[in-house]
Amino acid sequence: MEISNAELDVMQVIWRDHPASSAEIVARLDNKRWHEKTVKTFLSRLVKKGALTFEKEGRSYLYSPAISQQDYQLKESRSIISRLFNGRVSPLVAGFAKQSKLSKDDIEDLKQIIQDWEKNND
Amino acid sequence: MEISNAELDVMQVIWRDHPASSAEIVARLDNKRWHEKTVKTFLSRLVKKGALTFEKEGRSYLYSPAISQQDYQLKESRSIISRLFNGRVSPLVAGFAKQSKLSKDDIEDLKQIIQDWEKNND
DNA sequence: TTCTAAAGATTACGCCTGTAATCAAATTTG
DNA sequence: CAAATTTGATTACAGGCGTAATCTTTAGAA
Repeated sequence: MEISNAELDVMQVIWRDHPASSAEIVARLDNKRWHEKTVKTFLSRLVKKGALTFEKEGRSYLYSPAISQQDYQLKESRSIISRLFNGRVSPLVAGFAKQSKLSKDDIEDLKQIIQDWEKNND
Repeated sequence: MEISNAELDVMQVIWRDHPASSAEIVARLDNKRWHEKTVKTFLSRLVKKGALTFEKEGRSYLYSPAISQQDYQLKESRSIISRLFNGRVSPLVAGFAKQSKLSKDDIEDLKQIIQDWEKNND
């Protein structure tokens, strides 16, 4: 199931809090400059693609994600890392490092990840 | 400049070695099951997009990348990390760790990256 | 020299995407 | 109750993408 760029923005606000009505979703997407009709189109398409489910509430729908954000993040990151870096994650991190896109917090997180990995794998 | 999935496969073989004629490129893409005409379409589109340049050699063209693979990798990884993880790279690595997609080599690479970072930033 | 094959240019075509407008039904408002 | 509004469904439409086929020109083969 492929989620397009614009559709992903819709998914994000639904992941944050759901179920959500279309009115609510439109409201949360206020920063994007989409017409309400546009957002509704995305909702329909996402339902059709199986990325969202809905339940009826009166005359309108309450939408919920059909895939978790975690699962989606993982699927996408694996896909790009296999396409761009032959499946290895470290070259990506190295690229970030070279461009000074790593913060102190990132470094701390990475250390923790390494420590956890070593506890389980040594 | 957006490079599509199929186009990226074409770019990859050109990045590996260039300049390259269309015949050569078609040959290198043998594993994909694309018709020669299809590959030529991708070449034209990539030139039009500014991702490839070419020089004439007799009746045919020799193609070369107009963007480096490094630059492209970086641009794409930044884009996905900002879209999926709010710009932080460590959650991506954490996801890989949780799915046991980190190898001993990855861990060694990460340690080295951290060490280099600390040398420059402390 | 005439025919053919090969290269790039142009055209094709259905599906996806971004961006809505229109339609039909139901509900709220006056 | 009649009118206006709101909801989802359907339709629209241009540009990108995957996947070639056809056209045009030219170089090599017979």
